[in-house]
Amino acid sequence: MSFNKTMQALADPTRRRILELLKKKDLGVSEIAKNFEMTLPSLSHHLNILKQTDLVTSQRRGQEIIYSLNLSVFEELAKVLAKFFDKK
Amino acid sequence: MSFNKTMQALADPTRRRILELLKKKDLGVSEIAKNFEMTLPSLSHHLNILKQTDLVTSQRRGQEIIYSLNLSVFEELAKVLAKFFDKK
DNA sequence: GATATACTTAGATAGTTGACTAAATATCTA
DNA sequence: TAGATATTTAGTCAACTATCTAAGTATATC
Repeated sequence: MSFNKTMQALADPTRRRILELLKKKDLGVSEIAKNFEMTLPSLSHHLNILKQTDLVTSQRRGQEIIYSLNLSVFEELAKVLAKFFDKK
Repeated sequence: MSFNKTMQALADPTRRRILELLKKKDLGVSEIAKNFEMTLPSLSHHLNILKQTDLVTSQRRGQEIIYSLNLSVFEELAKVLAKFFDKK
């Protein structure tokens, strides 16, 4: 997924908050939802965007779908940003 | 200016490209414009957003208005992002 | 298999964004 | 001060985004 899409994904505060939650531990959608005043479909939409940009991964565990941070993409992103923010 | 606004400012490829240009050296609007296929008002709009988030500063020099990167905000931002991207 | 639970997909809508044209402002120069 | 140059402001519009409700899919349990 492109750097641009990733930046756009990160530009939304809801999505950043989801990532911060997942930083602590993997969570099912309903558990994530408890932290937001938003319908499940809306949340699902954000999760989908995060998934499209590989910032998170998901896997089914019984009835639940567990979301996890994808740390490798974070590392990749950190590199690109470091380069971008380099001094003149 | 808020972290959120700054992220939104950075989410646009045109604006990121402007910043990359300014990384090399300060530039007037017309000089910046040479790098884009976009009307001046559209470009001015992007410059305004970058200015609102303090990512750039501007100063008049005769008829021209010279834009510069604001490195201090970049450093600030780098810190916040580093923290955000920290491992679990 | 019917029902409950967990989540996603589809479709509609309001708000935001980025582009344009036209008009305004500021500075320089003759 | 009139005209040229550089840029911004204002207003409009199409495209995109985030939200919602309603309906659909997948798994578990009775």
